[in-house]
Amino acid sequence: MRLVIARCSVDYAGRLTAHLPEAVRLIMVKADGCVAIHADGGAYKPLNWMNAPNRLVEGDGEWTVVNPKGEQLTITLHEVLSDSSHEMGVDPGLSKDGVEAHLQELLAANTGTLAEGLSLVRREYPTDIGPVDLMCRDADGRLVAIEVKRRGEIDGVEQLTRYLTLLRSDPAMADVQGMFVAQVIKPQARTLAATRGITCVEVDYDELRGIESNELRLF
Amino acid sequence: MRLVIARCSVDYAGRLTAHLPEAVRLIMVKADGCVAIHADGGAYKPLNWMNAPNRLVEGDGEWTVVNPKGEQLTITLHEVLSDSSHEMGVDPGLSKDGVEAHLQELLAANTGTLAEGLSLVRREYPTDIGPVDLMCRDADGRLVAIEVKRRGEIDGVEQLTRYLTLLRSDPAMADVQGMFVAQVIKPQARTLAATRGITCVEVDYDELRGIESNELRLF
DNA sequence: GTGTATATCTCGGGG
DNA sequence: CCCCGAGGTATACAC
Repeated sequence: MRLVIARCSVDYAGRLTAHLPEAVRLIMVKADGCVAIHADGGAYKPLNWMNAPNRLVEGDGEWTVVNPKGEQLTITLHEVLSDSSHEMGVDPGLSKDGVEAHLQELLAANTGTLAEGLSLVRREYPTDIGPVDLMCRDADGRLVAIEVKRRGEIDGVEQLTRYLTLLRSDPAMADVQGMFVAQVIKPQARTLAATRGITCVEVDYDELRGIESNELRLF
Repeated sequence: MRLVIARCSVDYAGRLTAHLPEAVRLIMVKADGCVAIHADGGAYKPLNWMNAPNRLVEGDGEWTVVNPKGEQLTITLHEVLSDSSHEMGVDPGLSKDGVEAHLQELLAANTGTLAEGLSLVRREYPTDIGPVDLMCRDADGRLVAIEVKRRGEIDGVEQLTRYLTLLRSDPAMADVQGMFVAQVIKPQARTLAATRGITCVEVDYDELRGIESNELRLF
């Protein structure tokens, strides 16, 4: 990784055009070629950047970075205050726990917590417009399409509605029901779901994990 | 801005939990206190981070960053290879051109390019569920609600549909039409729009800018 | 502060 | 390659 501290101005022309007036900033060039220009504040997002793959040309006081799509980043260096490189090697990568996929796994294994007698048909049930998180059958044998979110907002209800509309266009699934599951469901999402006949269920991630580990302990 | 190159491992506990095994990485601490941990690859997003406001405590070989929400980042330093600080001052900031707001402005001033005889009623027409980008009246005097996007995808059609449903619930607006405008409209969005009786129009940003500057030159 | 929409979103997975 | 969905999304803006 190369780190350059420089008084510079920057222009980007691509999906939009953007300009940065002259100031001291950090220019970060990573091993994969991606370039990011950071100010000394403002969260983790750089002011300007160019992702890999790209081509970096170091000219006389001016760097030009172009990518295959024709987007271009021009860095004009007025004064270089520091320029250093560091070997880092390949990063072993980040492991995460607690994202939607885990919630979905836990629910798939514990459909009974969502409704009495609910049983799993399959996870990631495929449709032409994307996968339904969980396809289940209720105690009466009716299909239930379930959308799982960490946070239940309007977008999720829209998504489930699209699936339901598509599924119901198949006569064999004309009576498929909808269920919206999240750790917290916002009132607006709940209201929209209600107008569309979609059942809302809030679940507790830690509680589910508890059930899971209890079962593991028993068997 | 402080830049530390160190062999470190990192743990985050907050909205999820995440762990980074030991490796050499860049730790960036900005003047506003935000912390970001970068690997030598993978675009501009850091592996882990903690936005301002937060509290950074440098212990013995271990940094702890906590924010008011109780999220916590723990950086264990196994070996510090470099540690430098740089004065940068306040950044003058980025100016952008070509985002949705500009497209909306241009269209508001040139509604005639969308349809013959179309005239603007108002921009950002307010509703209970958010603002309609452009409210217009067509040559026959009927209201037309217009959603403007840089790229026309399904989400935008859904958004416009929500507005139309709400607006039409008011008897005075029962016949409001829908129009979806973007520089490029994807086939899926176009199909969905068609099933909902929404007109799709693709516009050319550069051409609109040309019209605008021509008009400025004439007057 | 909540709600809504935007973003050069980024990033990953599947066809 | 595109499409689709998730994100510790972040960020701005209006009510």
